[in-house]
Amino acid sequence: MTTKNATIKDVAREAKVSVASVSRVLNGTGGVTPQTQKVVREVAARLHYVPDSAARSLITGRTHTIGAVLPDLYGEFFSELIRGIDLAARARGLHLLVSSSHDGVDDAAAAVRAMRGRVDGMLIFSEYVDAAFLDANLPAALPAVLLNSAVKSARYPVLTIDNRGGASAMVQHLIESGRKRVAFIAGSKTNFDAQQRDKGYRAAMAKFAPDLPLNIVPGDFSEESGYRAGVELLAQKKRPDAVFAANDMMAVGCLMAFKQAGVQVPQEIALAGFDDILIARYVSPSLSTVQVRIADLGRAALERLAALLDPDANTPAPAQTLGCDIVVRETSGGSTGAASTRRPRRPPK
Amino acid sequence: MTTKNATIKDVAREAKVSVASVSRVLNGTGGVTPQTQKVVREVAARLHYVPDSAARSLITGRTHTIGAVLPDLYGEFFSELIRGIDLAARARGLHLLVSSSHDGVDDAAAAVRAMRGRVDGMLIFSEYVDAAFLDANLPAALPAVLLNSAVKSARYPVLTIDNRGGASAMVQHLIESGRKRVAFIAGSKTNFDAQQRDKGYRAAMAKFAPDLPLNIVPGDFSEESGYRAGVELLAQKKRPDAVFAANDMMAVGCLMAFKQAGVQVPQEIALAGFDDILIARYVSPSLSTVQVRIADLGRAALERLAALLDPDANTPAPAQTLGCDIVVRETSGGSTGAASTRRPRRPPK
DNA sequence: AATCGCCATGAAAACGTTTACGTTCCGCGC
DNA sequence: GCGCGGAACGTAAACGTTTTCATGGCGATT
Repeated sequence: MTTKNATIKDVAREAKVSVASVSRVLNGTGGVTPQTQKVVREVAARLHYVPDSAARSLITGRTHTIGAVLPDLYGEFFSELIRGIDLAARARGLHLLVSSSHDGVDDAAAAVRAMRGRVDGMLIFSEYVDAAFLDANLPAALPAVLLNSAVKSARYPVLTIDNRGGASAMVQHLIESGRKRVAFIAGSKTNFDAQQRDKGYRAAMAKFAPDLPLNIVPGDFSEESGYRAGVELLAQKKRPDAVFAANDMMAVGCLMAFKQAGVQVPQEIALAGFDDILIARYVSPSLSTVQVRIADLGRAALERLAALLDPDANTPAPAQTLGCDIVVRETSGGSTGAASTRRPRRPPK
Repeated sequence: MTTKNATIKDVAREAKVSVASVSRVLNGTGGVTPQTQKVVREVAARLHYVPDSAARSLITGRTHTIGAVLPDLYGEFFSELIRGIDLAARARGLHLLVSSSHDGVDDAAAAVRAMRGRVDGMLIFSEYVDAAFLDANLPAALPAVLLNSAVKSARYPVLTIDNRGGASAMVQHLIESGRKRVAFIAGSKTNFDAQQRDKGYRAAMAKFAPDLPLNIVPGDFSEESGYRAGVELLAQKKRPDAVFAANDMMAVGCLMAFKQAGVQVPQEIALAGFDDILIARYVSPSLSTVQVRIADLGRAALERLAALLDPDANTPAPAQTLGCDIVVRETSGGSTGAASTRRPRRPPK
């Protein structure tokens, strides 16, 4: 074994054929005698020949790599998302170039631009993207799929979680289990998910409890903001008998506030969150929540992109909106200690 | 804007210079008149010229990309690790090609081989790697850094968490706070971290409680195995007054067993885990544990690799072993409800 | 028996860079 | 006034593939 890697020429020389034949054999393009194929394969294996991907990319214009631009996501979400993407990518023989943790438009723009020419397509998950951003930073010809974005673009497919339906279903569940005064702890104003969940709450209230007033207190997805919201809710003249937080961390914070005030959950006030993070199962009482299958979102996004990459392959385009499941645990359950129930929901349309 | 991307030739033509000059200007190699530079830069900007990375890689032999091969890691760990790596990589202008979620030697081998030629160096985190694996799958010339591996290799640097020291310090803490009979719930036999934590337990017991017997029950890092271990420990004739689990999930499972049996924590039995996962803070009583700074591990690994990549740059090689901190919470604390205390520890050597 | 056409194969161009080497030009020292 | 050196710049080779096109051989059809 020398220090230099074997090239296609070395293989051709050893196998006493031309480089063209070697290329044909290794790529499965037809037109080569079985016995020639055999010889070439043997020599290639003997020399540990691996095609140089740079040279190949140079001429084919394809990198077999897709880029994922992600924000500095919350841990569990992030890892599940990458996991789903990676799994689907590997199944298709695609490589995954990631760039995570940016806050700020410029940061995100730099990340997108840096991937130019290195990837065949992109998965973009960022609250900073809009139509202008994409026009400015994406090469016109580069396929891309947007995740959880408010952008409505004809050029780029957008995949979202059914935040609205999930939130709506949770409110419905709370009302149907006898709660009347359902309050909502909102998430960050600028966050797309937060906005959708807010809409879901409003829609469900309008539909299932049209004569009851809305009760929305602000939050920012942090545990602290949930705690503050809990305190605020307890101070209200007519306390709610159910609280729905726009994410689990706020629900946990709210729960702490209730515990500290000696308020019984779920006897006096029911509580529910959104995301089904791992903690939800372990706080006591355990937290009812809306489960989002994040890995599925990643997988679906990659498959959508793959469909864009080669339109020939009749890859069916997966659904644009991913459903959420309601997970009923102790904080909204009838009987404490009951096993959690999951209620599958299908996305609309 | 045409459909085709501008090449260096286009820039050269427009700027009325040769491609060589364009290359020189854009790469900062000297030998070009300031005014020529100005013209070239202007034209390049106007045409939105971006050098083709494939062509560049082909001739320079460098990709400015590093590959990370990771196992199907536990969520929080995984995301923190990638985050650390990504941050450090971006600071150095390196791209990050990830391949996660594999179980099995063949799977890992395929992942490593698939990156051949696409990366300048590799970060490998897999319990399947050993010297033979590396010889078989890694090109001889490719720099690589191993994470949390038992491999002792002269060719590849290995970075580890100070599992042993962390475990030892936790046992010391338990003993110093008055516990006598400290039991240990072990992790998977084949796992490197588990082995090291086991050694730490034994070492600390030998040092701080030499006349007390060891008490080790098996586990496999899962919550269920922690629960079973808890039940087993309660059934012992002489119950331990402290239990140290090799990771947090098992500690949580054990805590559930204790709660269910009506055993008071920490009054009757103290409890501690390892990892400081998010849940540790939220179970009640909150869990004392050993915190590992995973993002730092990722960062250090990348910096080590970067140092290998260009030995000229006097990048100081970071420490081989990353320290852990002891986090004292309620399950091992004196007073319930006290704020958590963190005790920084420096790694040995 | 001659021609046609197909099939396996080879030669060479092309992809977009970097870089070694040549060339030109200018200023300076003799 | 001549040569010399160095700076600025251009030419062309090289990187390792894929792919188009040409070529030769051979069997089948007339």
